[in-house]
Amino acid sequence: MNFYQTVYALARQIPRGRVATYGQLAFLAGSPRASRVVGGAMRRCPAGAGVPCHRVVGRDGRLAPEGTFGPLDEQRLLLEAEGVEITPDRRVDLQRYRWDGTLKTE
DNA sequence: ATTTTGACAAAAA
DNA sequence: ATTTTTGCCAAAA
Repeated sequence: MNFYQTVYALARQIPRGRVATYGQLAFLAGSPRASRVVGGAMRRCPAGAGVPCHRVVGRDGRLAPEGTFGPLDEQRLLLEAEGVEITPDRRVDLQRYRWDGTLKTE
């Protein structure tokens, strides 16, 4: 299985209304340093594969740069639709929404 | 086939 | 504290 597939599989485990960081997924995927690759995986975001790429945020709860998701801030809208509060800085409160995927509080 | 690049993050300077 | 390198894997060139 490719690294991407693993990442997608993990992303699918993220509960609704919860978020995970790129680094977190990389860690869970077996390569703690491959956070960047996770970004690549999310970027390709296989449409129709049921991968909630909008629930993956940066280490600081930062959302993907504007326009990278789509014409508009779809990520923000999708997250808000799930009940995730977004700060004016376009960030999410990781302390509250971070997914408990057996992470050890890096 | 090889080189470049990217929705990141952490270590080194 | 901030700025620069390094690591990582797959896709696109």
